Amino acid sequence: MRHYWLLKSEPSTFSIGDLARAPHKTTCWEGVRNYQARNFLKAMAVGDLAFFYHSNAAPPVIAGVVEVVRAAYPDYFAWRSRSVYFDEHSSKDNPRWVMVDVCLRNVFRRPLPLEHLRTVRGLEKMELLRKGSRLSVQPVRDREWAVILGLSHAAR
DNA sequence: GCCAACGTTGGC
DNA sequence: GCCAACGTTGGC
Repeated sequence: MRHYWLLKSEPSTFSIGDLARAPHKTTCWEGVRNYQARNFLKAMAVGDLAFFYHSNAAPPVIAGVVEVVRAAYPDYFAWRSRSVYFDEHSSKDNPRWVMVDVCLRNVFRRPLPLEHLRTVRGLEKMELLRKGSRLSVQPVRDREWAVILGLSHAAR
């Protein structure tokens, strides 16, 4: 049973274009420092798919689709004292944070703006659209996934 | 740049 | 365990 997710990234930090240029179009998804988001990372399985969302962008959009190619493992950036993701409370014996690896599957020719998604029937309960939602890793319901993929095809 | 929403910290 | 203060996220 495949599960669906949504991953947020600020394009000024790491965009879907950056992923397209990465070796093997694959990257580790480091830097998640929120427990709820971390627990969703832990729940991911190889083969799961996720939307790549550009947050803090103008406009914010769903930009494409990635596939989980490696399940959760320790986020070693937490151990690097000079990393912005350093966390003194995470040790190699007892890692606090995890990351997964994702591979680019699809870049939407027309990214789907948040503003548009808010008007789409079937997405009313989507976590991304909840007022005040800040979760950077979140589950997407099967139905929501299908609706959004349909939009991306219709936009071709 | 503003600010609402939310998570974390730390005094008590 | 409560909760005020503070820091961060992220849309607008």
